[in-house]
Order: sequence, then C-alpha cells, then structure tokens
Amino acid sequence: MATTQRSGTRGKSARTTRHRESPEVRKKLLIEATMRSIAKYGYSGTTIETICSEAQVSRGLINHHFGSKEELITQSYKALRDEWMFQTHGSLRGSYLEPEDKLHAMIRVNFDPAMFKQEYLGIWAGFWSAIGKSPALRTLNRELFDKDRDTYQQIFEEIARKRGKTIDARRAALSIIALIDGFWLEWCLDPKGFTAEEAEAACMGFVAQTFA
Amino acid sequence: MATTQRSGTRGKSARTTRHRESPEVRKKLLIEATMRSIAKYGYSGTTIETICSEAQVSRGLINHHFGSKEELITQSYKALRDEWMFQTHGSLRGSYLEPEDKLHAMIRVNFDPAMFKQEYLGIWAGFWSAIGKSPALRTLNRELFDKDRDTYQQIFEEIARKRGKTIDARRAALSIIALIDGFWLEWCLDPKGFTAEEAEAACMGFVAQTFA
Amino acid sequence: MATTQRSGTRGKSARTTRHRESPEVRKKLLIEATMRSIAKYGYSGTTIETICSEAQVSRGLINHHFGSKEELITQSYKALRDEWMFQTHGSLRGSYLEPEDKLHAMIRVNFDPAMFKQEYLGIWAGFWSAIGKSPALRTLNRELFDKDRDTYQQIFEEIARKRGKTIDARRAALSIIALIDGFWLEWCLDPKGFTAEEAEAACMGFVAQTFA
Amino acid sequence: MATTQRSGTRGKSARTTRHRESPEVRKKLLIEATMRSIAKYGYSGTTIETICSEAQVSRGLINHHFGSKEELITQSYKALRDEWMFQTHGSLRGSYLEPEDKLHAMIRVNFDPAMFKQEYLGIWAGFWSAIGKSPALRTLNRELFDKDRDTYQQIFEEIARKRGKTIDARRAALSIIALIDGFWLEWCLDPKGFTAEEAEAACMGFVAQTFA
DNA sequence: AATGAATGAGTCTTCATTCAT
DNA sequence: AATGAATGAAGACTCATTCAT
Repeated sequence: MATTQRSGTRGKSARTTRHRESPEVRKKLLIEATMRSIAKYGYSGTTIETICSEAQVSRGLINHHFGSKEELITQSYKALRDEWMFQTHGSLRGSYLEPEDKLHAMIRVNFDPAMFKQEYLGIWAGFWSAIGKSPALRTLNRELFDKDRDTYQQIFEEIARKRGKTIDARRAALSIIALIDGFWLEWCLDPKGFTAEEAEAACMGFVAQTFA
Repeated sequence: MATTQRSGTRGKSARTTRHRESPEVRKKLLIEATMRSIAKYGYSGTTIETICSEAQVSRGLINHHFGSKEELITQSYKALRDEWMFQTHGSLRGSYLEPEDKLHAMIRVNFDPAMFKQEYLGIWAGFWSAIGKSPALRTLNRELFDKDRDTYQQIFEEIARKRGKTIDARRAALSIIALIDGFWLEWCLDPKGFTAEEAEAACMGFVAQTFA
Repeated sequence: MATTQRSGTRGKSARTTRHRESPEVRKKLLIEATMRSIAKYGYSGTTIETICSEAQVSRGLINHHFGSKEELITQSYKALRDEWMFQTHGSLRGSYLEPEDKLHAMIRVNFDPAMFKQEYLGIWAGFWSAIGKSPALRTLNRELFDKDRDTYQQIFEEIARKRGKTIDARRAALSIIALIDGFWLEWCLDPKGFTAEEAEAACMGFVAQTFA
Repeated sequence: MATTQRSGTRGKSARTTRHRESPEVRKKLLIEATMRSIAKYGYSGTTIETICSEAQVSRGLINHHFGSKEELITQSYKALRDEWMFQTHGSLRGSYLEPEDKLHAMIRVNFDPAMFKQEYLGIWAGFWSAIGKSPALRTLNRELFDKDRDTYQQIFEEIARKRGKTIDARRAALSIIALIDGFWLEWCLDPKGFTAEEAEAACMGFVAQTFA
C-alpha cells in the first residue's frame, strides 16, 4: 500500500503518523537538531529532550540511532568541524588566488555575518565547554587546530617568500588563530564589547603589521 | 591539652571531630574548594557533592553559608575576578614604571607558570562556559573586560604619545586581549599545540609590531 | 499464554517486569495511590516515595505524567471532589423524589459506612490541611462548597414551599453543611467520641427541628 | 560588674548582646512564637527557623529548652487548649447566670471577632492537621472535646429541666459542637462563604429550635 | 524504524538536630 | 543560658537510558 497512513484521530499535523526515514537521513536530522539545541539552550542546557523536541521526533530515537547521547554529541562536533573545514579550506582549493587573497579570505569568513553571530558562536562555545571532559572531542579539535595552523603557516610562508621577507610563520599562524578565537570567545561572553567589523579590521591590521 | 585539634591530616578519620570556622573563613574555604572542583571536574561536573568533598565538609554547609549553589558559584567567580584584577592591575599601581614596562608586565603575568597552567585555565574555562546562562556572571565578566580594555588602551596611548606615534589604541587594546584570551582558550582545548613561551613571545611580538 | 501478566501479586518480585499502561490509566492509578497515601500517612507524610510505592511504580513516573507532585495533588483533589459531587448530587438527578427524600439522601450519604470511615475522612482532612497554602485547591474547594450550599438551599426552599412554612433556607443550608463537616472533622480528630449513627441522627434531627 | 555588657561592634540593636532569660519565660516566649508562626506560615510551613526568627532567638534554643520541635508543638497546643478552656469554661464559673445565658455566652465566644479571625483559626487548623499523626496531640484534643461536650450537655440538661422539656442532651451537645467546629473549618477553608454573624445566628437558631 | 512509558541514579535543597564556643 | 556553625537524612526534581509495543 503506497497510500500514506493517516491517523483518523485529531492530531496537530502529520506528526501523528509514524514517519519512517532511512538511518542516514535521520542521523543527519538529529545532528542538525543537536546544533540548534546547543545554540538555543547551551551545552549543559541541551538534553535528549531538547534535541528530540527540536527534531520533532520521540525521545527514544537518539539511543536507537546513536546508542548514547555522548555519541551524538561527538558526531555533531565532527559534522560541525567538517563543515567548518569545508567552508574555510575548501574555498581556497582549485583557485589561483594570490596568497594575500587566500589569507584575507580565510580571515574574513570568520567574521562573516553568517558565521559571526550569537547562534553560531553558541554552538562552538558549547562544544568548547565540553572538550575538557571528552577525549573524543579533544582529538577532533586537535585535528582541526593542526590543520588550521598548517594552512595559515603555509600561506604566511608563501607571502613572505613572495615578498622576500623573513618572518616567523609559525608564530604568525599561532597568533592569527589566537586572535580570531579570542574575538570569538569574547563575543560569546559579551557581544556588546566590540563589533564584527572591528574584530575583522584588527585581524587584517595584524597581518599588515606582520609584513610591514 | 588546650590546643585545638586541627584536621591537618588528610583522611576521613579527621572528619569525625566537628571543625568550626568563622563564616568568613569558611566561605573563603568553600570558594577555594569550588575553584578546585571546577578545575578538576569542569563546570558542569561540579556539584554540591564535589565541592563539599573538596572542602572536607558536609553537604549542608553550602546552603548554610551561601543559600544556594548558584550564589556560591557567583561569589567564586567574583573572587577569581577580583584576585585577577589585583594581580594584573594592582601590580602597576604606585610604581614609576615606563609604560612599555607596564605593558610587558601585564602581558607577562598571563603566561606566568603560576597562571598559565591547566588547573588555573580550567577554572576560567569553567566559568566561561557558564557565563552564557548567568546574567550575574555576565555582568561580572563585562566589568572585567571593560577594565582590562581601558587599562591596555591607556598604556598604548601613553606609549604612542611618548614615541610620537599615532596608533589606534582601542584596536590595539582589543587585539592584545583577544590574542591573550585566544591563547588561553586554545591551551584549554589542547595544551600540546604550543608552549607558554611561544604564546608570550607572540604577544610581545604583536606589541613590537604595533609600534614599528 | 496471550494473557498479559498482571502484577496482581503483592510483593517486590512482581515489579521486575516493566508494566506498561496508557497515560490515562496510569494517571488514574497514581491518583488513587495518592489518596491511599494521604489516608495512610497524612498530607505532609505523603511523599513522591510513598505515592510511588503505593502505586508500585518507580519514583520518576510522577514527573513523567504530571510534571510535579503539586500537579498530582491538585488533580487528585479534583478527582476526589468530582467523585464526591457525583455521589451526592448525581444521585438526585433524574428521579422523582420528594424533596424530603432528597435531603435525607444527601445527608445519609455523608455517614454511609463507605464514606464515613477513617480512611476516607483522612483523605479529606489531608486536603483540608493543604488548602490554606494552595490557591488551586482553594478554588476547587470553593466550587464544591458553593455547589453544596446551593443544592441544600434549593431543597430547603422546596420543602418549605411545599409545607407552607417560612424558613431561612440559606441559614439552614449553611447549618446542615457545617453540622456535617463538623462531625467529619471531629471524627477525624478522634473517632471515639461518637458513632456515625449518632451523627446521622443528629443531622436528621436538625432537619426535623427546622420544619417543626 | 553590674553594667550590661555592650557589644562594641556595630550591631543593629540590643540583639547582639546575649539576653538571658529564666527557662519559664523563654519557654513561654517560644510557645507564643510557635503560634504566631503557625498562624503565619501554616503548620507544615512552620520550621525551627520560622519559630526562632519569630521569637528573635537563635536556632539552637528550641532544642535547648524543649529537647525537640515535637515537644514544643505539643506544649504549644496544650497552652492553646488551656487558654481556650480558661476563656470558655472559666468564664461561667462562679457567676450565677441563667443556663440560657451560659449557653449563649459559650457559643458567642466562638464567633467573637477576637477569636473568629483568620489568624486564630489558622492556629487551630494547623494543629488539627497535625493531630492525625501525633498521639500526644490527639490525647490533648480528646480531653478538650470531652470537657466541652460535658459542659454543653450539662447546660442543655439544665435548661430542659428548667423548662420541663425532654431533650436528648447528648445529641444536642454533640450537634452544637459540630456546628461550631463546622463553621470554623469552613471559614478556614474559605472565609468568604459566610460571615461570623451568620454563623453565630445559625448556632443560636439551633439552640432555639432545640427547645421549641 | 519509531514511540513514549518506565526506570533509577544523581542533583539541589530543606530542615531538625548536634555541639563547640 | 545562648549562639550559630556543622551535620546528614530526606525530599522533589532531572534526565540518560531501557524496553514493551
């Protein structure tokens, strides 16, 4: 029977009918719901209940698909990280940008209104607060950090080579990451201290100084 | 023997005797125990139980002295912040330091081995994760941030004036704070990515560049 | 065996199997358990633990179905009141009784052995003790009182009209309710002071006097 | 040194000085505070803390003087009951009142504005709610009930004898007590259902009917 | 695959009681 | 006699997890 089964009783919507999805689709939906929940309620305010409510599914489903809440959290962070890597590093690949442009692009994406907003920062901050206690998250984070540092370092070296300058590329890479993350952190703690434009300008200023 | 028996020994046996302290002393001890607990177990891993166990007192005592866990947490953050302000800003007062020396001193204290270690960073990270949900903590944090930024800004202006340079002192202040906090954050997330010396050198390098 | 296993046995062993009920049935069972608990342990002796133990379910279930103990208590009082209204007023409807018979019936039900017994009185007394602090309970109680008074008043008026007498029907209604409740109260405080028969006879005597 | 020791430090008032009272005075003050607390916060809202706060003494004093909260409650009920007996029965003794006047006096005192008010009723209601669980209170209450019933019964008999009527004096006594207590109870549950005057008039009406 | 009823360990809070001062 | 710091049992509530349907 191909006909979708309708619940005859009064229901708010189609939600009364048991919707069946493939595991992959469900997992994806639950991961997205997890991020929305962390953004809304913070990391420690996020419960099985808030996630499932956000995903419009029943409480049992998380354990059904992920085995535990912890696993869902880990997978969610992984998804966030991968998405992030794709956004930043992926954009550089395949194009013949000048290294300066690459650097600016990578910095700029951090303060793009789509990224640098309370909701999105909240997700990262939520995960940050959990990394201390979860080796799995810590590993994922380390991979991201190392990748970022390498990328920045290479670009700094490229620019220096091109301009015939000698700089400490590792230090510059560490610094620019710290600068960006520092702005993110402070924005999370209090969004009123400065604007995204100020933060971006400060980062660009740092780059300019470095090669001055 | 008139000497009051001190529970100096570490062990359960010492707890049989009821130890009495003045409220001020006890509050201080509880606040310290709170910080140790946050450092050890993280913010959300810190419970009335972990704190009292850390302080070697019974579970009811927190409520007796602070009314609620939340109040204890707030007071603990306040104490941490005040201690921090005392350490950084207090050291500058009363001495006739050159502005450069002041700046270096303020930066250096952040990476002093006494400060820049897992335990201490864990306390800050713990509170950071809670600021999002507690207006009281947010207010305290904002006061700290504003104070820091003002102080840095003034020093940058002083140096610029002295050297006859024109700089954007506000941006420099925001940047140096972001840089420091960024290093702290990353160190919390993974202490193996870089050393305290690298971080301090990077900050000093930023200052040098600014006036180059 | 297709028959669902009922935990009809009294004992802990029966609890090993997880018994599943529809929310409606479970709520009803919990409400009944609440009344038994109040009857047994009094209002302030009634805890989540005593109720769940009485209902043979785990401690978390009350929150699952009612959200809070308070809500369960309120719903229980509502159920008790509705049952009571159904018993007293419901019995009068649809029959062509003489008003005297109605009055006698309404009075008699109060001292029926099924009602006028320690256990049942204990439930009411338990709720009475809580009404002072719960606006929700107070409202429910006021509705009951007003309904009772109206009903009695109408019957008194009917009888008076029929017999060509002039009486203060409101006062008579207030009095008969006070009389009944007074007996209930005293019986709660000490069941040995008088018998149910004496109490019923006294109420009937009051009615007789009123129309003498 | 006859000089009262003043605490030199800033204190709000003389409360800083340890006031020393004779045990009897202290006990009396604590009993009064207990009643005030029950009137204010209800029986189950009354804690060692509320009582001591009401009495302006420290928390440890109750156990010091009474050994336990329960004992203080019992003694308080005893004091209330004795005071009540003194008020009602004591007033009749030694005067040459007509029995009708005695009866009216005894009824009237129940609805005197000094008695029939929320605060005072609250105390009784508070104790009522506790009688179910305390044999000690139950005994005290039974003594009061029996005394009341005897007194009313004797007066009813006296009046009947005087008027040459034959009545069931026991039933009349039980009824008038139930009537009064019923009004008290309902007034506790909801003071808006009727007025004190109505209640008193109803009781007087009952007496009049009895001898009609 | 999906639901949600049921569980129970864990957490904060209350409060009568104890006891050093 | 009086204080209030300290205790710990008991209570309500939260929430990840289990499992019958």
